[in-house]
This record gives sequence, structure tokens and C-alpha cells, in this order.
Amino acid sequence: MQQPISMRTIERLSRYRRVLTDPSRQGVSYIFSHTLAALVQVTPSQVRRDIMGLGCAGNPTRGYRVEELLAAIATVVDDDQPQPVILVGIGKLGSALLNFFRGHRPNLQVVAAFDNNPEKVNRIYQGVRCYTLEDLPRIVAAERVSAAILAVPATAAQEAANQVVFAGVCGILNFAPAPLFLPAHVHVESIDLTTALEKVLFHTRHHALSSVVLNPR
Amino acid sequence: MQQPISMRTIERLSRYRRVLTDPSRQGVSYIFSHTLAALVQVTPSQVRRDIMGLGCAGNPTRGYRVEELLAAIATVVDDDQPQPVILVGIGKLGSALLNFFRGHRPNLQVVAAFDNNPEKVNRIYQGVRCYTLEDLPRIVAAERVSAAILAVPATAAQEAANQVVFAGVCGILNFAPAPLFLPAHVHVESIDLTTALEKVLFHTRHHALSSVVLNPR
DNA sequence: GGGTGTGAAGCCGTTCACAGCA
DNA sequence: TGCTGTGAACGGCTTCACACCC
Repeated sequence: MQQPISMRTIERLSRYRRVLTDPSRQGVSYIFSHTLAALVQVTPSQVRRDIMGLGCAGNPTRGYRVEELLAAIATVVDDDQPQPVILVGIGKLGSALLNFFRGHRPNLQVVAAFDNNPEKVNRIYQGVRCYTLEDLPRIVAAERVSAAILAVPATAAQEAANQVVFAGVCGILNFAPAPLFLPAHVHVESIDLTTALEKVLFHTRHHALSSVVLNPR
Repeated sequence: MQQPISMRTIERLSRYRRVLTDPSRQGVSYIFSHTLAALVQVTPSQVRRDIMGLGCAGNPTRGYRVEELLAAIATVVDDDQPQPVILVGIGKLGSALLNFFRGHRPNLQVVAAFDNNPEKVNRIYQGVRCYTLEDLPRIVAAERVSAAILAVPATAAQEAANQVVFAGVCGILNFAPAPLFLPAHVHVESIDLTTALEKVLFHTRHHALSSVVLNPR
């Protein structure tokens, strides 16, 4: 009866959590589906559906208890303990990401960085030490790392991914604009910056042509 | 009869183009749907569907002519001229993105950067000058900019978006982890880094629990 | 035989619509 | 009255299956 939660729902749960924990909303202890819906820009039905999957009950007069929602979301997407993550590639993008993820979510912690450039090895970047790729297996094992952020050039991506997976990682957030070929048990989430920008340009272009003939979403 | 092209298809077209223009594939002039499919990791039917929408004919014995495909893709997603884009926010992430988009696609050009920090104004970052936000309307008009990349902190995102839209931009690639409330004619594409990483962690976690009970994709 | 082009079927996520309830 | 919880309808995207062609 507890039916599987779709990936789309996970994404939204993450966003619900973000707005629910927004400091400006401090002190609000109950929220209606339509309020939350407006905040993340989805439909109220969508919110209720998602929450249904959480097995979390609301109340017709007050809505959902925020604290309860947050706890339920954490149960689904988080672990109880901080999740150790590694970063591979400390170029401009890599260090920007390091900076971004630092303190963004409390239990999502970058525990080590890796780079092939000898000048970078052993230096500390925003409190995170940089190692050679040779240290991967050791550190992945020691810190029980299961996910890696890949911020290397496209040409180095496949090789880096191989090494990371070999070291025991089974989840990758990939920023290199290249498809990765990896064993089926590895989950790859690619952030395709070029494609994203091209999508925006496609839209503006069609807006300019004032012939917006395409289905939304 | 030429039916509208879905957003999903646009994304894939962008990826098809990437692998088709890969230097290592130089000299290959024909390609089969299954070959291209393997390269971008989709099904052959998917590739054929997408190409069908392009109105581009293939040949049973040789496949599709690469040059023809590229031309057709360009017609749909690109413009003939380089597309001017602006960047708002030259922090770590902003300059990493500037670096990334520089020379990644030829006709996709960052023409100006903007930041509120007076120390950054008038400096040149990777060949791109930084301006105050007050210069937005002028430059957007002069350069005929229609899209903006937003790389500012979450707290500043809405305000920056307002200004950018006021200046005449109608497409935004947003990196701030905050929803943007804007007029309907503006297209916002959000890159949600936190959510993306949480998705990966969700997967690894469920892989670890060896109870991967969810539908793929 | 092996590929393309495409109608038809299937699948999944979203939205509707309404019963139940405070 | 107005919101939650949810079966049922809907719609879009993907995959199937097969006619057609080199």
C-alpha cells in the first residue's frame, strides 16, 4: 500500500523543505497545501499528493504541521547522520561548488576534495583538504562516502568517474558536459549547464518570434 | 502537421549535438539511430522520434547524415547569430560559470556581467566587463540581450530577477536556491544544486538499504 | 537483413472532482 | 464553509510494433 515515491516527488520534497525552513517563516507551525503550493509554484493537489506519499496527516482546519512535515521529509530523503560527500576537481567550478554546499544543508558534508594537479594537493580549500586521486579508495572507505561531485573537464570526466566508482562510490553528481558510462548500480545525476542555457535561449527565441507553439513545462 | 517540439526533445537535441560535434568523432559523416542512442544513453526509438520532429530524413543503409542533423538542430535551438547573454553576480559561482560558458558553444556569448559590489564594477573577468545593476537597462537594450544567468545569493535573487526582467530580459537561468516570482512571459530555468545533490543521496541511500523500490528515470 | 518512419499502445505523473471531516 | 485525502480521468512522453525501403 505504501507505494513507491517518484523522483519528481523527491525533487519537490527537497524544495518544500527549503521553503519550510526559510528563516523568514520562523514561527509558522501550520501550513495549508495551497500556501505551500504557492511558495514552490506547484498546484495544491500536487502538494497533497506528495504529502500523502509521506504518510503524514493534515487537518482540515489548520493544514499540516510544519515540524511533522519536515521530520517526514527528512525520513525520506535524508539520513539521520550527516552524509559524507567528496568533490573531484578543484577548478573554478569545483571550488565554487565547495563554497555553495558549505553550510547549505547541515547534514550534507563535503569531507574531502581530489585533484590531479600536484600544486593543489594537500592544500586546504574552504576547510576541505585536497588529495590525489590515488587516495580515493582509502578515504572513501574510511569516511564511508557513497556520493561524489564531479567537477572536472569533460575530457577527464569518464576516467575520474571510473576511479570514483572503483573506490566504492555509487552516486555521482556530474557537472562535466559529457555522458558517463558506468555500471548500472551507479546513479548519475548530470547537471548539464550548456543544455540548460540552450533551453532558456530556445524559449526567449520563441518568445521573440511570438510563436510560442509548444506545450508548457 | 509539423507538430510542436517538446521541451524534453529540446534537451536531447542539445545533447545529440554535443556528441555529434565531439572532436573524437571527426570525419564520421553518417550515423545510425542506435549509435547515437548509445552515445547519449536513450533508446533508438527516442532518437528517431526526435529526429522526426526535425523533419530530417535518414537512410536505411547509412543512417542519418551528421551534417544535416547538426544543421537541423541549429535551426531549432539556435539562432543564426550569436546569442548575447548577461551574467548577474560575479561571486565564485558566477565567475566559474563565466569560465565554463566561455568558448563552450560558439554562438552563445556572455556580453556583460553585473554586480552590486563596487570593487568588482569596471573590472574585467575573463574578458567580460562588470557593470553596476543600474546599467542593466542600457546594456540589455544596446546588446539586445534576452537571457540572463543569475548567480547571486538566494536572498538577493528575487530583487536581481526583478531588475533583470524590468530591463527587458525574458529568459533566466537561475542558480539561486530560491523560487522566483515573475511575470508569466518570463521563462525561468532553475538549476537547483541542493536538490540535485539530495537526489543523488536519496539514491545512494536506497541503494545502501538495498530496497530500491522506485520507478526509474 | 537491418534500418528508418510512424500510428498505436502503454506508462507515469498531474489534475480533477468529490466524499469526509473539523 | 473550506480544507484534506484519494479514486478516477487526463495528457504527454516513451516505447512498441510493423510497414516500407535500401
